[in-house]
Amino acid sequence: MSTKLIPDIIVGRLPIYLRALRYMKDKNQETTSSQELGENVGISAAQIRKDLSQFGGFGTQGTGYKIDALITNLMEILNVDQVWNVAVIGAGDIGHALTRYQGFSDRGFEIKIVFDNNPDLIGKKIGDLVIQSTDTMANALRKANIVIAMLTVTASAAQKVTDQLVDAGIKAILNYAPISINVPEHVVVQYIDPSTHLQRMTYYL
Amino acid sequence: MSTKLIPDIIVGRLPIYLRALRYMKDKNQETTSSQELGENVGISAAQIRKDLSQFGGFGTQGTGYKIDALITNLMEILNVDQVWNVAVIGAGDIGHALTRYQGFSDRGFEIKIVFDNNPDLIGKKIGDLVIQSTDTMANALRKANIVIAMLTVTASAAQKVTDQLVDAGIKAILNYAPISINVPEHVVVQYIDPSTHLQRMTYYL
DNA sequence: TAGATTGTTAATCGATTAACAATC
DNA sequence: TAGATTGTTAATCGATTAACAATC
Repeated sequence: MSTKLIPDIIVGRLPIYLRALRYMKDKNQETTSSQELGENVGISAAQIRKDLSQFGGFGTQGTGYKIDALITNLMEILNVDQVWNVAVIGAGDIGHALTRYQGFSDRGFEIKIVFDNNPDLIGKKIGDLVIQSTDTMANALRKANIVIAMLTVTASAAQKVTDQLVDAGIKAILNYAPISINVPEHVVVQYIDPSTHLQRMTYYL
Repeated sequence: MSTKLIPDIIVGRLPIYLRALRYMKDKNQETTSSQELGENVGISAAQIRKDLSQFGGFGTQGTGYKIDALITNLMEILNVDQVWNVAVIGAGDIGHALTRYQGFSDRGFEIKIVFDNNPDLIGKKIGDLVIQSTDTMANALRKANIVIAMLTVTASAAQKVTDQLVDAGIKAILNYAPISINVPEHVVVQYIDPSTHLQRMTYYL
């Protein structure tokens, strides 16, 4: 699609910009500047202009950026001008919280299916979703055309389940298990581990 | 404490190394090399050696690193050779999941108190903890000497609650609210927003 | 001793910032 | 027109990698 390769570090900032812009829009603001947006998200104005200019000239000299238009552009760039179906693997506390979380729907994601390997949980419901057995996972994922999974199993199970997910055609994994996982090159992974984030802060305390 | 200023990007990798080393230790492994550790966490061997050498020579030529000793050293560096008391602000689904999460205790953190502003929740229990009113938050935090908070309130309440936390002496905030928050320079913040992480991946899909 | 692996230096690579012409 | 702000270039800054002497 895109001709130029964009550094991942820039890609990582775009969702932050998008989040701030949507908040401004909710406040009925119509335009913003690189300076204002920068103060909002804690990034220099120069960097924001440089980041955005990688994808085209979205702003107007003297005026700044139209919030609505920039939101639309960023959503297209990030491929969230569509809704992605998502699977939650593991129906423990985190899996529950994610499945019930209201914050996904207007940001491009909908949780469509939940799996667990615990017979006591299989068949139970979280909201509208019935917890499925991991035995049927591969088929169910392919059938539902799901390519994004949130992994909330234990550290010891994470790699095995990851391999199953990759075999089932998953292309993106948000990993909540407190362990690094190995995936083929065509699969992207992001990590969420609160202890790791906390430890990064206690260094400074 | 430390004489040399360590770049934050290096600090951010240390908890990843620590997590991997502990996993190796659990598997009864006694030594590792920068190469092996690097393959484990997806970082080059040269970078791991360089990162660790910022803090001293922990390894032995020809042999590698003693896992036990390196774990001890990293825990000291990250200040998790002690247990930090932590507050959870917001007793919704995420607050619940965090409070019940088993993964903190052996990584340097213990959740000691939970707050919410919803009268229907105040007084109810999560595990052993009784949900407290946010009205009493500042006093309770100071009294319990808590300097780390996990923020799980709504985006619209996040900044106001953040200001209260800063006033109450909080020095580190793990922010689950999907919004950027502003804090004074002496306060550190880390963000966990699953939508943001997901959007960073959909760019590549 | 031979093999392995560290710690460190120098070279490379990439990201951020400063500055300003262009222009709304 | 005057003021504001973009997009972009060049300069600076910082991070990563490659390579290897030191040494266990």
